[in-house]
Amino acid sequence: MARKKQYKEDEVIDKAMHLFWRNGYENTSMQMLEKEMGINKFSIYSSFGSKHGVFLESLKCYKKNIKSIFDTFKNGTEGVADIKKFFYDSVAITFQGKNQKGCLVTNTYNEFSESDDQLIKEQMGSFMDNLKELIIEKLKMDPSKDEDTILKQANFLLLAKHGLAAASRVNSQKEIEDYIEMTFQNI
Amino acid sequence: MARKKQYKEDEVIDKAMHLFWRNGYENTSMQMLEKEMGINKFSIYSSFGSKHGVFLESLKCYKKNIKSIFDTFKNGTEGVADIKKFFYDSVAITFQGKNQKGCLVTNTYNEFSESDDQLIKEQMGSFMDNLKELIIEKLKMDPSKDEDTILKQANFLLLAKHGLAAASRVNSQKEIEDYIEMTFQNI
DNA sequence: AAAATAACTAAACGATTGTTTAGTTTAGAA
DNA sequence: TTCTAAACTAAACAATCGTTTAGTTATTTT
Repeated sequence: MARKKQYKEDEVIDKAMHLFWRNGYENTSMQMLEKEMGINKFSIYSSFGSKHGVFLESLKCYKKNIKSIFDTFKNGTEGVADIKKFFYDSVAITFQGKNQKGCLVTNTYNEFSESDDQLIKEQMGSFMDNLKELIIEKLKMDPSKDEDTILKQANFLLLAKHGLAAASRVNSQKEIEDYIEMTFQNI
Repeated sequence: MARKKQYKEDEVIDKAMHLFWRNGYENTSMQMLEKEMGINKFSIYSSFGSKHGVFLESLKCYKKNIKSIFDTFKNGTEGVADIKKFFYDSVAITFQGKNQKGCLVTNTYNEFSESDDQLIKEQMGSFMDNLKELIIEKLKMDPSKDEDTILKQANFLLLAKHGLAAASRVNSQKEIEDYIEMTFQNI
């Protein structure tokens, strides 16, 4: 064996994630990553292979970070109220620090919407499908809703969530919360 | 006098606008602009000064293009129904061709949300303020709404419009239209 | 027709992009 | 303690970024 690494990979990836979160993929350079991660290019490449590799790991890291929100959502038993809480929890992380903008997954979804990057698209697709499934599950807890209504409302909420993530990059916390309240007035 | 220009500036700007619309500012290179506009860098620089100059002109061009939608909105006399029609008209241009993504102003608003580009920020600010004013004007046509409700609903609709523009980059026409219908159920 | 000047072509600019590589340091195995 | 291999530093890589510039073509005016 030989020398030990002087950094922990999950620690430097967490820093990289915040950088991507704030600036997006294309507007984050290796130079910025070096500075933020605190290690030089050689180390980055030996650990993650490429800038793209760093980004994919950052996405995984992000998902791990929001897992608790999803778990709370999944385990909820109050239907629509769970969805609403999930919306509040989702935007809350945007306002807890200043090094993040909106939702990294949604930002990525938008930035790569024109790209044909298969790995990224898979990550995005599974995330969205999973979310839609959960929303449908919660809506079904209300027996008064028929299948058709549930699908329509699920699409509505999914799009509202997407818009919310986009808007949370430029709108204030109060505007965001007012929006959530009005969104759930007719669900 | 001397040689004549072999291109019309508003024609090449229209092409530049579509490129920016599709790719955003940062992900559109001078090389791409050369190809799309059909003229070379010298001509671009002599006509517009810089890439930034091309972008500002593209924004003006975009605003000119959507002016008719705004005029229809402004001249409407049916209150909330006018707002709804404005939403439909706004997303319609996204689906009429394939070289555009969402709303150029909203895309720019998001892309430059972290920047301190004063010229761009002014353009965005005036656009949003103008839109909010119009929405309030239409909401006021309903005498049953008090001042507080109007402000809250205006904020809601502005954010919904923003989210809609973001979502229209990745969602289908049907999803978008379902969303609009549900948005106006409690306005 | 000649002079003047704006519009063109095409190459180059320095800076920065993501990536690689040569050389040095450090730590465990022999 | 010596050898080996991984982790480091730092410089360089080719490609591309936005921008400029030198030289040629074309049109108008004198």
